[in-house]
Amino acid sequence: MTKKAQKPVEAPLRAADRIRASASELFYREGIRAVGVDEVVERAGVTKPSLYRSFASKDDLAAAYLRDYDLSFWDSFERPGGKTYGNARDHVLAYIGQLSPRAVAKGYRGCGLSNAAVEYPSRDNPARQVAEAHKKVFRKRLRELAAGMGARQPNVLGDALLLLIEGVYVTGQQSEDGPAQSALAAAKLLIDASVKAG
Amino acid sequence: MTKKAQKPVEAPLRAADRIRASASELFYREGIRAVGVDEVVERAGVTKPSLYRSFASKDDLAAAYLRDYDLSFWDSFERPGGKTYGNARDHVLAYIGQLSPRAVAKGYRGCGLSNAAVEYPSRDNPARQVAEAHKKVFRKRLRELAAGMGARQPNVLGDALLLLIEGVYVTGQQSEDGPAQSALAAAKLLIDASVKAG
DNA sequence: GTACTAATACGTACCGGTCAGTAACATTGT
DNA sequence: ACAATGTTACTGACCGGTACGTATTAGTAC
Repeated sequence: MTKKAQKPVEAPLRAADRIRASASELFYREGIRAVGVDEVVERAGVTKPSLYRSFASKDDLAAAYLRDYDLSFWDSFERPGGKTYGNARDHVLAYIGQLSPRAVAKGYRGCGLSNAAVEYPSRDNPARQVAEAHKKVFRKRLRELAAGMGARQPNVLGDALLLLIEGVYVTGQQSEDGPAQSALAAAKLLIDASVKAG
Repeated sequence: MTKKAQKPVEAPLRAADRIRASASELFYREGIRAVGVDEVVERAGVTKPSLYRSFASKDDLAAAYLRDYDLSFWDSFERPGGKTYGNARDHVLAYIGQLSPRAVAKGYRGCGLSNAAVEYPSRDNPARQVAEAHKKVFRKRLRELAAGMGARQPNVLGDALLLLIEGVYVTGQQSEDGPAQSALAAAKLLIDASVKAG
């Protein structure tokens, strides 16, 4: 038994990774501006110089957090509930179907990317740039799925679904039992009205 | 001509009012956390002690800003484009119709109340409390209007419209020419699908 | 009107704390 | 040895908030 074989089993967990994990949790739950770098490193069990060896600045760390968020978002969006969907309508409805109950639950904090864009209105902020890029791709993907549903105006349906989903993100963190509970019904209404012959 | 007659004509503009105006502009444009009290008083042309004579804390000032915002919101929501509407469908569509082009324009910053709820996730924050209370009333109002349209499920339609509108607020500040441009078409689709006999 | 008083409205200067970020050096494991 | 991390201590800027002095004004007595 060599040592090398054990390495992937017991992760050494580098400081940079611990910081990423700590930052992700804190930035998401409390917001980026609300969390200081001291809090991040304390929770990560590392020290501040370690942070600045891996990240140029807090803004840079925030951007890294959002890039991680983007990755895990696409995981959950493309395989909602762990399943894959060939049918575009089923796919979108499955995503909204698993999102909606989470959004009306207690500690829900919405979309980290949308939240970051609210926190940083200035276009040249690195974190915001990640958020903007993500949202552009998300919009494109939803329009694509809308086309796959056979919508008469796929761009309108795609945008409508995006507005609905963003509405779920933001209202979900405003109150429990909020309007997000109607998101699935609203999406069905929207899709069926867009696909039907008119 | 007595002095008393001139007083209401030429407003002296008290420090507290100048601070409210300054805070409203800065908090809305840049976010509450991003703006320091020094910046608020500097722009107001007053000094810091004047702020703390009228407001107990920055949080208190932020809450006052949101109360002002709430008031002007209802002005614009109940009389979209300066007109009053007897018909609920026309009313809601008129609001979205004037909101949508603003939301796809350059410096749009969404809803100050929703933004504040994103900035302050903690429930006991005074600013967030104003935002939460507002959103509760807004939801109720939209459900009421949905009922006025004769929707089969007025609560679902009201919630759906709220999700749509909140989606406009948040995506409008993520990019120009974003999905908010499809909001009016989406709302019509939603309303018609909800009202039709099924 | 004038003179004194009292309250109101405001400014100057400062406080302690926290923020992001860094320099210099010690320690560890491979 | 060397690469990654910890330790300690520090910086300068900025944060929200305040103690205290000063000007302006209103009211009142004469």
